[in-house]
Amino acid sequence: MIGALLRIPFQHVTERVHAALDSAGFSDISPAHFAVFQHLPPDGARQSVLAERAKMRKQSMGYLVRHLESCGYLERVADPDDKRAQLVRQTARGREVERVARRAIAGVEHEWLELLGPVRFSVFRRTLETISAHAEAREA
Amino acid sequence: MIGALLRIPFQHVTERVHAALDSAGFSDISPAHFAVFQHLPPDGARQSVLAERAKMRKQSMGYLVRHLESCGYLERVADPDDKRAQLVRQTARGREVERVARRAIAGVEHEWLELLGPVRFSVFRRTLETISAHAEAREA
DNA sequence: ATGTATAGTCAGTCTCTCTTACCATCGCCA
DNA sequence: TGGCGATGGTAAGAGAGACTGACTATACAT
Repeated sequence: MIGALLRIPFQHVTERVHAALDSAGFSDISPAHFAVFQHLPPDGARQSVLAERAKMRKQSMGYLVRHLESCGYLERVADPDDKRAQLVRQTARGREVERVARRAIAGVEHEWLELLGPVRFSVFRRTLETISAHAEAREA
Repeated sequence: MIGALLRIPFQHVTERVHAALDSAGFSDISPAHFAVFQHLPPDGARQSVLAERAKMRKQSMGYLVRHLESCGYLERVADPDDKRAQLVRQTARGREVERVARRAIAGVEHEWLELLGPVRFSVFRRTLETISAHAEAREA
């Protein structure tokens, strides 16, 4: 079953990152918040754009951003181009979160590289890119 | 980011199956219920075993099973070996759900086969199996 | 100038998972 | 064989995280 075969590694990565954040002291961040960091460019973005990229309602994204802001990971600044809008940006603490998450992901990837060997690993990664692009294109 | 690369295809499969069930008239089944069908052998299983396999509490599995039972997809029969226990089994309607789900999955797999070609597809599948096994072993 | 679209919030609901507490039964072993 | 810890399942309640609908303020096009 291809569904479970995709789910197991995905959940594994999620849990590894979550555990790494937890041991680094960022215990107020849950997997749901990954959607925010994942779609947030370094120079910030509007909440509605984040919501669209994460395929959720702006209210739901607002709920996640509000939490991360209250914990000091994000800040909202007024958008100079549009008085209705705000830009969501990482704080220094938020960038630290990203560093820890990246390190955890790199750890998993390193394990898989050892497991598969470099050729099979890079083929796997490129295949995932192909399939992801196909899946995203099909929905649009 | 390997996390998103795994998430996108996984969610795609999930949504395709969900949509297929919905158009086949099984609109009272949500992705959360997939965990039940996924771990339910043809001859049935105990709720606690299902919960363990799905990595959730027995109360949560009970919540899902109760819903599927009330919709006529599952039935509970007394376990002859243990008066505390019940066996959860599919009804005819439940087996019909499985058929529809399998067909939807086969459709996605067929698309990916066309996209990748047979060799790359089967390498991809085997790599997923390797990684899944590794991830599951690491947790245990 | 006016109407429509967009950014964001507020309030309420629903689903799904968790925890704690409990009952009934099982199986072991002193 | 009688008690006792382990196990199968339920009950009740809490909380996270998603949704919808209604609202305000601003932007933009006609």
